[in-house]
Formats: sequence, C-alpha cells, structure tokens
Amino acid sequence: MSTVTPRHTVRHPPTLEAVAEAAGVSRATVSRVVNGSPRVRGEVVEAVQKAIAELGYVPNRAARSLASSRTHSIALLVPEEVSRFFGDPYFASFTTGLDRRLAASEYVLNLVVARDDPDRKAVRYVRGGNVDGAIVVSHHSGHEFLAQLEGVVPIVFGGRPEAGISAEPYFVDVDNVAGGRLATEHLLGLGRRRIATIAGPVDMTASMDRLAGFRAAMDDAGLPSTAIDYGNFTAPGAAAAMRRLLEEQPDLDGLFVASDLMATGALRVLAARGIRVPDDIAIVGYDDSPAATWGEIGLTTVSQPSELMGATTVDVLLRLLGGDPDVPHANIVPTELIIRESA
Amino acid sequence: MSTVTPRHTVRHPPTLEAVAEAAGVSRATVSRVVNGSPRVRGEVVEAVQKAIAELGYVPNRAARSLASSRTHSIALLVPEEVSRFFGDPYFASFTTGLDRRLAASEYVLNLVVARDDPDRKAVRYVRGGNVDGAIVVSHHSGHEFLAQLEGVVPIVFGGRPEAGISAEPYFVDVDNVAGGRLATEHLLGLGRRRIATIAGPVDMTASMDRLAGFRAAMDDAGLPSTAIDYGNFTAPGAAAAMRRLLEEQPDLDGLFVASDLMATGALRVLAARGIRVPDDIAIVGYDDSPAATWGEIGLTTVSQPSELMGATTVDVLLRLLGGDPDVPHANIVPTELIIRESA
DNA sequence: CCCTCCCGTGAGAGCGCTCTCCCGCGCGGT
DNA sequence: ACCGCGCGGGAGAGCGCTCTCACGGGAGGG
Repeated sequence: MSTVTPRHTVRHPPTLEAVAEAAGVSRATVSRVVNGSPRVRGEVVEAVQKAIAELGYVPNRAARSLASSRTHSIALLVPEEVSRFFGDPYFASFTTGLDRRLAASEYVLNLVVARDDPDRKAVRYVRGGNVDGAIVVSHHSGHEFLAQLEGVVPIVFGGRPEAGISAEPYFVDVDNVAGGRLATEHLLGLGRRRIATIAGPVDMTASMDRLAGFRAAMDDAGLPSTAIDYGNFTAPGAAAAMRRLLEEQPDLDGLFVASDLMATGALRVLAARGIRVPDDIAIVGYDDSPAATWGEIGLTTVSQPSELMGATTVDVLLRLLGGDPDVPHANIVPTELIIRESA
Repeated sequence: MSTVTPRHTVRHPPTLEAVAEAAGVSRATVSRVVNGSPRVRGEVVEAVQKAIAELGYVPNRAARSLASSRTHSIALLVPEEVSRFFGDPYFASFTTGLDRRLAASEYVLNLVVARDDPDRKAVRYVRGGNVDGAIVVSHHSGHEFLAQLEGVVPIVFGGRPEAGISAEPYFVDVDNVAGGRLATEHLLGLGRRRIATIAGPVDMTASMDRLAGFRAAMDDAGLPSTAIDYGNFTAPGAAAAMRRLLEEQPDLDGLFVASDLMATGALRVLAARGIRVPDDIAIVGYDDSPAATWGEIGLTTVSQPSELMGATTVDVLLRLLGGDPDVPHANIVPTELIIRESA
C-alpha cells in the first residue's frame, strides 16, 4: 500500500501555445511547421523544431481532430469471430503488413469487432465520424451491415468482397482463380490424375475462386473435378473433409487444399492412416503460411503475399484519404508456387 | 469510371446543440443525459433520448476528449513480432476476451505495435495523451521502454511482467507454477517416472514458472528433473527440442509441454518415429487452446482461461480508470487440468 | 516612383463537447 | 412570514488545435 494517490495525475503536456511562445512565433506558424507547410522560412522552421524538441511537444490528437474534422485513425473491421481471425496465420501476417505501412504514416489503427449486436455498435462507431477510413478483412457474405457504411468513409477490403456488398468496392486481392489453377496444374504436371480438393467456406469469394481454378485446370486436362469437399478454413474441418474424401475415393493421388492451415489437418489424417506424402498422395496447399513448414515435410503451396497485401491495403486507403482521384478499385497482387516436398 | 466525386462528402452529423434544440432544453442537459447524470427529471430524460434517437445523434469523440481530457480509448500494446503474437491461439482468445468486455464499455481499442524504432513511436503515442490506459501483452524482458510509460497512464499486464519493469505492476496471470505442478503430478499419478519437459523461452516468466512447477513436482516425487529442453513457444521449436530429448533419453515415458502449440510440434516428431501416445509417452500440454484438439488424439492440457484473462485485464484497467482506490495488483485466475487422451 | 502581387506571418474565430457556476423554485424549519 | 437549502436546469468559458483572412513588406512591372 503506497501513499501515492491512485489517480494518475497528468502533468499538463505542452501545447502549441507553449511552443509558439518558446520559439517566439505565433500558434499558426507552429501549426504550419508541425504540418509541414512549405510556406515557412527555413530558419523559423528550425527555431520551432528546436522548441518542439526541447519541450517534448506532441500534438493533441483530439484537438486536432476537432478542428480539422479528420481523426487520423482508421478502423480495422474484423468479423465477429475474433479468435478465428487472429488464430489464422494469414491474417497475422496481413496485419503485420498493415501495421508496418501504417507506422510510417500518422494514422492509428482502431480494432473494431463487427459483431452482429442489435444496435450495430461498429456501424455507429464508424458513422459517428470516429475514423477517417476503414479496412475490412475476412469478409463473408451476410455482413450486409457493411452497406450501411457505404459512402460514409472510404473502405478498402482485404480480399474481394461478395458482389452486392458495395457498388464499386476498393479491394486488394490475389488472383485466387489463377492460384487454384497453378496448384492444380502442378499436381497434373507431376502425373497425378485422381486429384481431390478441400475447399474453404462456400460463402467466401477467395475459397470459391480457388475452387474455380481447380475446376478449370481439371477441365482443361479432361479430368473430372468431382472429388470436392469443404473444410471451413480450419484444421479440424479439413481433417473431417479428408476422411470423407478418402472414404469416397481411397485411391486419390493428388490433393489441393485451399489453405495451409487446412493442409495440416489433412496431413494429420493421412499420417494417421499411413498414407505417404508425396509418394501416395501429393499435396499442394495455399497461403505459404508458417504452417507450411511446421510438419516433418515441407508443404508445397501457393504463396499469397499476405504481408504485401496488408501493406497494399493501407496504401490504397491512404491514397483514397489523400484525395487521389484515380485509385484503381481492383488491386491484384501476384501469386506464386512455392515448391517444397509435399508435391 | 463513375461520375461521383472521389471525395467522400461528410454530411454534417447532428451535434449536441441540435439535439438540445429538438428537445427544447440546453446543451448542458443533453450532455447530462448522454452521460447518465442522475440530476435530470425522468420526463426530460425521455424527451432528450427521443430527440437523440430521431436525429441519430452520436457524440463526437474528439470534442468530448478535448473537453474532458479523457480519450475513452485504450492502447493494446503488442510486441514487435506482430505475426507471432497474432498467430498464437492463446493471444487470439485473450484478445477475444478483451474485446468482449470492452464492447460493453465505451472504450475503444487502439492497436499499438511496440517496435524498437529509434524515436519510440509507441511511447510517444501513449505519452502524448492519446489513450487513457494501456494493456501490455506477451511481455518479454528487454522491453525496457515500458519504464518510460510508468505513471503516465494506468497499465495492466496480461501475464506477470518481469521484475524491474515496473515497481508495482498491475497484472492478470494464471498461477503458472501451480499449472506446471498440476500437469506433472498428473503424469506422476499415471505412474510415469521418466518425465521430460519442453519449456518456453527463458525470458518469459510464464514459461519459467511452469518449469518451476515441473521441477517442484519432480522434486516432491524424489525424481530427477534433468530432462529439460526449450521450444520457444513455437511448433518447429518444440519439434527440435523433442528430437534432442529423445536423443538424450530414448526411454521417456512422460512429457510436459509448456504450450499446446508446442505440443503439436512434439507430437509430430513422435508420430514420425512411431512412438505411441499415450502408450509409450504420455503428454500433457498447456493452454487448452484449439490446437489441443487438432490432432487425431485429444491433448490432455492445463487450461488457461485465456479469454477470461483478457476480460479480467480489461476489468482491472477499467477499475483503475474509474479511480477505484483498491484494485489488487496481482490478479490470479484459476488453472485447471483438462483430461483428454494423451495422458 | 507608384501600384500590384505574392510571400511569410499573425490574429482570431470556431470545431463539439464538458463542467463549473449560478439561478430559480419549492420545501421545511422557526 | 422569513430564511435556508437542495435540486433541476441554463449560461458560458474554455479544451488545443486548424484555417481563413488580413496585413506588412519586398520584388517586379509600367
């Protein structure tokens, strides 16, 4: 039990006013220096910067927001299932990319969980003018409330949103169809012919596109693309799908799994049954996530540059916030096949 | 190319003033209602609330902060390695708990990455009065910059911080020593005698405490606690540790792994070598994370109520922010053994 | 040599709230 | 009847910044 007061007394931090006085100029001039206006003489800039450094001045965000009606913060809108979101390595590195790029700007990230509560707290938050823009990730269809955000602030989607969510959405995405095709063609190139796929949820464009790529490649090869099951982008889900696939078609020799995390689930099932990879079944994953190298054998996988995607998403949003008139709506980042041992 | 202007024009949202006029009262009264002051007559409260609902009024956060010098936002300070942080299921559910509790309050989470950049952006951010309080997670020692935050705002640690970081830190933690002991005693109770452990990093109290619990239990049983290796809380790290342990002592019959994620790494090595679990080696993990049920067999594990911890961390911080004079510094949440198939 | 223009700077009006006063009214005590 | 008190509500002064506008002075043109 200490004798200090529990209340943290905030010794008043220096204001613009104080800096102005110290530098012998007006508030307006200090403000100009802080905001990098070119219309200030060099020596004055230096004097002000010296005063700022000496006083340890940090602009008051609230005051700045109030006066300029720009908050300098952007919302990271994540879906209800926070733990699913954060548990996924893809999003982990997406967020890393986001953050890195954001760190170079003066914007701050507000973590907003878009839950389906009756009063739409997240929507009210964004509509309430609390952020200048928003980044939406892992967007399943059914989140119609996003429509309520249209036109309120610029929104950039990490991954292409479902049609109908937004008239002309800004988004960053990889070419998932090409990725699915790439993976499947690699398996075909290896001579595999009885190829199955474990897809992600049907309500996510990313997983449906990868599936489309799989189908296209199989079609082109004149093979049936009937061995399809769904794993919900989780390892247990994929394990269950793997068991079902093996039941239907025990002689599979190739498998395309729409995420590395799911691939770990599938691999576990295979290992348990003594099915050898890649000897018996060659496997290609998707994401090039850390999970791809967790196992005893490296997973051949389609590289989604998730960190780059995060960074790009921020770039797009910042350009939008900067008033750039010709930001492309679709921002596609490249996909690549990383060949390891599993296929 | 649409004809709309790229600039998102913000139609001015209603202000307190507007609500006051609509309800036929003064700004002050509306403010009282919004902030739940008891000194307003019931009928007036209703009239104001009606006006608020009709106008769709949302308080302007910036103005509020400026006037009250409270920001109503709290920083979630995460360590540099964002992807490690987010990739860990424990933190995922910790964050879920955080968020759920926070959603009930009017506070907002600011994601601040505490990187070791030269100008300490994170420190400046917090010191700049941008948040009312901070939550620090995954705190390794070596983050001495936290010292610069002492006394600036209330800080609550998720997990006990290293000694020396803060004179008298507020923290929420599980009793990791008890947890390590619990796990080890379970193995002993199963009749296992040649028990090893894969510990976490040596610079984290949580992992050192679990190790201490392991040692204590072994000592009490009169057994040597020499089979110790370290896995850095990652699956590949644990896999490497497992291989080393087996090399040194191939006849192990029990294993305590300090995290479920690491346990998955160890299990993979065991599976690859045909060592059966639990028949040959019984394994107890730690965290009761989703990873515990990913495998073919369920992992017996020590349950860390991570979501509860997140929620509790917020509780502690909110009490601190509320000026509660007697918030305990150490907040210990209970630990529990979840028995599945692996031991 | 005067007028115009621009450039660097200062003055000052808000931005939308909170919060301290202060006022008026109705009640109870003397 | 008077005074005091408490309670509900209003008035108004900021909070720390941005931004428009005005202003003084030097350069350039006629």
